[in-house]
Amino acid sequence: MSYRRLIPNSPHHKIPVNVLGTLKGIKNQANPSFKTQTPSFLATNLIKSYFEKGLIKEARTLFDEMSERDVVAWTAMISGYASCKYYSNAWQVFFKMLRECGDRPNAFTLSSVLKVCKGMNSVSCGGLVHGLAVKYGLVGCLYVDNCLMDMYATCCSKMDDACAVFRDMEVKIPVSWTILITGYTHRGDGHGALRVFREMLMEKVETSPFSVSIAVRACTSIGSSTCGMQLHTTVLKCGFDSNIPVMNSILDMYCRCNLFSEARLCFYGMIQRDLVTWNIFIAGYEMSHPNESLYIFSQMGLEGFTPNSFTYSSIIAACANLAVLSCGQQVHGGILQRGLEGDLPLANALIDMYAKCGSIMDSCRIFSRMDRKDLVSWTSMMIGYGSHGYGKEAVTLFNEMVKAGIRPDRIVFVAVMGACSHAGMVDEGMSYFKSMTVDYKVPPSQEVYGCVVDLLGRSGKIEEAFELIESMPFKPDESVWGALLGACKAHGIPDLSKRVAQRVLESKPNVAGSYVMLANIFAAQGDWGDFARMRKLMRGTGKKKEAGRSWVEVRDQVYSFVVGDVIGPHILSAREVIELFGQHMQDETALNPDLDFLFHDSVCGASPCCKPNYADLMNI
DNA sequence: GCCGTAATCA
Repeated sequence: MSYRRLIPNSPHHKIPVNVLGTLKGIKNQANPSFKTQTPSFLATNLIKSYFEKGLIKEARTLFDEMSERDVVAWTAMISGYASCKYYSNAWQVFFKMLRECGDRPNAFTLSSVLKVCKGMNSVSCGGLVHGLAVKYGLVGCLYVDNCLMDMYATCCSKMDDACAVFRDMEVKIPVSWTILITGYTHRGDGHGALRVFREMLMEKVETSPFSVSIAVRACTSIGSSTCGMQLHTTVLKCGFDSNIPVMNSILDMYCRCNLFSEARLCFYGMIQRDLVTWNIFIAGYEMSHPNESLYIFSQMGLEGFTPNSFTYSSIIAACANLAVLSCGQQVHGGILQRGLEGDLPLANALIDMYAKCGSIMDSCRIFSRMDRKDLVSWTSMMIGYGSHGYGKEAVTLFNEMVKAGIRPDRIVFVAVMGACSHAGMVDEGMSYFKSMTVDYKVPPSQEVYGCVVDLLGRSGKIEEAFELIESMPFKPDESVWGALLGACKAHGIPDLSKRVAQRVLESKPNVAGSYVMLANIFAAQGDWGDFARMRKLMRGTGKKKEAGRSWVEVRDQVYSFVVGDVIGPHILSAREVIELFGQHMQDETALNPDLDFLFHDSVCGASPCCKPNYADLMNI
């Protein structure tokens, strides 16, 4: 047989161990049928071994050189390709098999092919295979049914079809239930997933660490800590609390539900933790308590864990939230040291961090050195430019992005329009607003409208902004009205302010901030009666506006303060900084005071400085 | 005899 040539002469490898084992085993048992073994049997064994070792071409050559191929050989080829994610090759083989193979596909074949359909995310191919399964009487076979369910649950989330298959199954095993629960969870239907899980418990089907942790994830996705806590007790009852991934999912649930004391109990109660445990804990604190996140990061190092890209992306975000440049630079040093600078999400996080820490040139440098950029990279850079007042640069970047063949989404438009707004580039901003619906067919959201109102408002086109809001295709929310109210306040337009005020109160009567802003507008007009009315209304809601907090970083320390703070050593530092700012502002504006700065935080034309040397940081 | 299913957390 010609394919036998491959075995002794192959330059790449020896005969796979298990084939040798099989041959040896047959010889040792003095199997009388050894000499009459079909070539297909040996070749199929070898095909499987080749795929397991990633020798895809060799498997194909061997298969092509086989003079006779039975259904098992064809199936081995299909499942081999599927295991390497070569789905289109697998599908081609299946199609060829239907034409050329004398045998019918069996249950093994169809379950492999269904996995291929799932991999291709093709419900039309899957439907075809379902038809064949019916034709050949293979529906009802456990593996085929499970694969059909999985294909429907994964491809386009056809959960109804997956449920129909599940309902008709005479025998359901725990795998069948897990497939269904996973399907619901992955399409974001946590309620559906939990319904099935509950049914599974009621039917006394055996649970596994897998099914439980998926159910926990379903709770997390719908933000139900009540269900999450019930599952925590289930985990303890089943003795799954020694399983790290299960406990990680519980920890993640507590963090995402903002139950930090429970999260701490869970974390410190874990006998064993892995890198994922630490990453979940760090990411959990990143948004609401970024300083705590940095502390946990330092503890993680002390316990001998090496951070990976997940760790760094949370830590970089924490530095960005705290706007602590020196810390961010040190973390960047760690990223370079571990050779993770090529990681796309990390590079994106660094762009954002440097921009938020005031070092836009570093954002630019990272952005320009990236080999690969995604939509997030471009958006982060545009947001950075916008917040620094570089409207023209943001516009240029947007055009470059489109030229690079990247399709803008709603968030990019918010970024570029926000940049235009901050830089006072009203016409450019408005042209993007038109272009997004006309040229790019991106429907505007509340956020987009808020952005346009802000754009018009900052340039004094208050009436136009008001008309735009009135013409919105959906009910404007408080962010849109808030943008207009801010503009009214800035430009001191009493009549319109009162009209807008009414709308704000109608749309969000329970937000203390709305009353405070309105009261201030009235105060600015000397309308003390309405001022008092607003303060009284606010007291009536029983809510208080959270004080706006500012912070400065001085000599490696972050100082936080509110208006009117008088006590504490940090106030002294804050005052020093404010005096410094005052001096800078005087120097900049002494000759040409620019009153536009009241409305735009534009710094166009100023050249950004900075540039820490990362080579030095490598040695930290 | 050789071929087949789900799979948790950042």
